[in-house]
Amino acid sequence: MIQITLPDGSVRPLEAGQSALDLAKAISPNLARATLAAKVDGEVRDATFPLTRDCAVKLLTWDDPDGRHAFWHSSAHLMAEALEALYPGAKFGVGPALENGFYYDVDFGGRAFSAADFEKVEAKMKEIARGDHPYRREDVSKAQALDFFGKKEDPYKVDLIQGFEDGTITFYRQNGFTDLCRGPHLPHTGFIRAVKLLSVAGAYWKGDEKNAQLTRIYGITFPKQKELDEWLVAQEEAKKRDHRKIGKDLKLFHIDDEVGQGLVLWTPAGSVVRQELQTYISGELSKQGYSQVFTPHIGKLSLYKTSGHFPYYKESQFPPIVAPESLAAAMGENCSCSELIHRIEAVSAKLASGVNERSGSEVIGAERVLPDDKLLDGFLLKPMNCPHHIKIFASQPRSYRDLPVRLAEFGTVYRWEQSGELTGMTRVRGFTQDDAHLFCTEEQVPAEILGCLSLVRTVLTTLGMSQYRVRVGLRDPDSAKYTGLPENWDKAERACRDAAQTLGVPFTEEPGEAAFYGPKIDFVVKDVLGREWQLGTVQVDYNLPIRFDLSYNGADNQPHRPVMIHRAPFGSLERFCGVLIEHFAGRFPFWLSPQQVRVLTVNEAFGAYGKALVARLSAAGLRAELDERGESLGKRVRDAQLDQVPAILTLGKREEDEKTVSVRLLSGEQVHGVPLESFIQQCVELHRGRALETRFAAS
RNA sequence: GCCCGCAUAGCUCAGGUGGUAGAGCAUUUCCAUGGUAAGGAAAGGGUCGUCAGUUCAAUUCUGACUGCGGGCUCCA
Repeated sequence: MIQITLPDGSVRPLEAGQSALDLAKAISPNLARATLAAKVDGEVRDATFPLTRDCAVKLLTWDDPDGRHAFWHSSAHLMAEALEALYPGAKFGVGPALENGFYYDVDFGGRAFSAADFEKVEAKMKEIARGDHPYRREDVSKAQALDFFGKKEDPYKVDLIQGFEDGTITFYRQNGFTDLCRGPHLPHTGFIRAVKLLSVAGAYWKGDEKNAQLTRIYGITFPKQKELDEWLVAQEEAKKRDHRKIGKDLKLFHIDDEVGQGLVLWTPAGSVVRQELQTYISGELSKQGYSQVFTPHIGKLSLYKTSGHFPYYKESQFPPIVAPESLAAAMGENCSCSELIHRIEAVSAKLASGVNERSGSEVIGAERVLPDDKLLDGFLLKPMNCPHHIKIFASQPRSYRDLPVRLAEFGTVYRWEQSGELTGMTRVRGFTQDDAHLFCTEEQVPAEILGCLSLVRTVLTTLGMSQYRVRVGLRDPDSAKYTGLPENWDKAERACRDAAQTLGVPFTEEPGEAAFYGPKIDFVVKDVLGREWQLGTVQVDYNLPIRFDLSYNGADNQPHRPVMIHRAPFGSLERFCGVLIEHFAGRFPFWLSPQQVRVLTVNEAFGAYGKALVARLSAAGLRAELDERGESLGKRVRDAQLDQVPAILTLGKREEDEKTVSVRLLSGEQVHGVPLESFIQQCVELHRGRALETRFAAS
């Protein structure tokens, strides 16, 4: 007998060789039916894994993320079996479990697979699942594994196995399907009752664009149909919070094809939100000793060659802007402006008739136009603000006494994102960063990073955004894309790690997530669909000061190299507002609301008083409007609610006689008889205090 | 850029085996003068994303393009 320690500390005896599932059966049949997998001494295993010595066991059910993980991983295998049965000759890539569901990458050999095929696959999966086929683990050698998948002609599996070290490889078999897999898996397929395939997408083998593109099929499964139905309803609910939908409903922003993809037009209502945020952050910057600056939207190509952006990130920039004379010179002698346009059009037409032409960058890209690009220095729409800020720093001699120099700007930058990547406000081609660059001594770096981090935290706390994670992005030791000296990288990475620790927030370190010039600390949040977006970022940079040969005069009267810190607590105002819209589901706190107060008269007799009231509110700096449309009061209340106006005032005889207001909140709650002066004061206080909750006291 | 899907009025959506289209909301006007989530009526509004092809005829079928959505890749 062996002794099994359960999570509550109790110990149960078990015959050696029996499994966690046997243990569950011994405790209760219901528990056994709910046991999906088990954690043995901290490691997730099959529930059927034989236990041979004393250990701690936690039975994993649907309520446990690891239990669901095993469930969905097994579901991926089940889907693969169904696909193999329905589409003989399909080749399989990888099929992992996700946070919500699973996917499998499949090569259908050129056959198109679309959502129209889902139903058939779902039916087949359920049919197989009903057979209660056990998932059997099997140890094989590398040679056996290669032999098996070689004979099966599954090139992707063979590719995977070839990448493995020699040693034991595990297979899992259920029914007639065998997969290369580490596990763990469910005891049998019968656990999977509700099945829903969600989407198909292309995915490159091993995530490399140069490799074959496989068909990735996403799905989700549940132990009960009811749970699937509830999940689908919850998904629909989440979509109602989508910033693209709310942005349209509340007229916060507009993106117009004719202006260009990924270029956000801020409408009046959205502009209010943005302006309030900018005012708020500007105030915080002043408190922290920042100086605000303004710089133009373009800079010379040579500037970005110095900074390194142009050569390294040419692909992600808009094509250079080149002076018409230079272009003309480039394109031939005696080339008039109209002739030049004709030529550009002719080249564009030629490109358009070919495949994969992109943006005309081939046409006016400086290096293509002239063999010697010295003759032609175009301008670039700025992809980053740092070179401009660096030039401000370098515009005068700096003493160590001046440091740190903190230059801040709401700087708009432009990046040529791939068309397939653009998404509402969260991924765009032109956006405004709440950017700043700090120039400091090496000794000042830790304190400055900490200052940046606490600023980010202050901002997120004010907005009630507690659901974020912190990621320390380090360099990938195997990649050559980074510039700068390894010892500086080490110092910078240490500074970032220390700062994150000092701040006392949980964080993860992720190699390969650093910027090309230095490590960074990112604040990452999820949108309604569960996608992660990077918002605030703090980056340490030893590289650009070298490239621009920056220096300050030290106490020793010698030139010293400053260190730069790039930071943007919101990231970009576009992305941040997009996330914010979803965070509040369009119901902004009072200070951010595009319209704060709406006045509804009970009937037209109170129109004049209503106008006077709105004038008073406006004079107090509040955003108030009168709804005097000839609609019923009920209708106007409804519209005000749908417009998410936080304070809805109803005005009738009683209010005019008593000089009070009757407030309706978005919750539907009513506060009657608030003296007018008190109401205005409370509004001003809500606004100034940037309160998250809107409440009014009757006196 | 790549894979799959989608595109009908300002918005949400119906419709049609090919014969140029409907609803609700919104807008405008009129009536109703309303006490907290839709009072009533009328009117205006569409080259059915764009361009080709097939056809006597295309919004409907084919193709390309553009845009959007979900992924992939990328993301300073």
